[in-house]
Amino acid sequence: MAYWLIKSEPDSFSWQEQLANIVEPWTGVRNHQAKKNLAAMRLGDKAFFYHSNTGREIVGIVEIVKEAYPDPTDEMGKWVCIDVKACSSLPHPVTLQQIKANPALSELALIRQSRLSVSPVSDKHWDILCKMGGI
DNA sequence: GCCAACGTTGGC
DNA sequence: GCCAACGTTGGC
Repeated sequence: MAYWLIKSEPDSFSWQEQLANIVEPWTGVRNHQAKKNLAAMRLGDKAFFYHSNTGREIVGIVEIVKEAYPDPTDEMGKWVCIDVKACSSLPHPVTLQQIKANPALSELALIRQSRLSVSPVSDKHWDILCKMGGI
């Protein structure tokens, strides 16, 4: 099983909305590297749900419940999306500040490539972040 | 509101 | 195919 991190601006789609909707299509990704990551996701993979811009913290965990399919919001049919299901909220959201302050997380794609909205997380990093989040 | 990083576009 | 101009993302 692989781990990922997906970003959303809470102003456009927040963790609270994800919790309320339970299953949500993850659409609107328009970046090739992010698309590659979406396509590599498999059923049962887990992903951190990160609030970018306002918030700047990991707030929850979702599970991939549908693998990559054509993004309905893309008229050209060029981009893909997935479906994610809310799994659990982090008892203690992990802030970007905390992540940056931890040398063990310096290789995290979120830090190295701050603009990438869908990025992989290694098993090791996943464990560290879960502990920091109180899970 | 500013700016760095980075992707995209278009002229050559 | 190169590169300058420009737009967008996201942290601060």
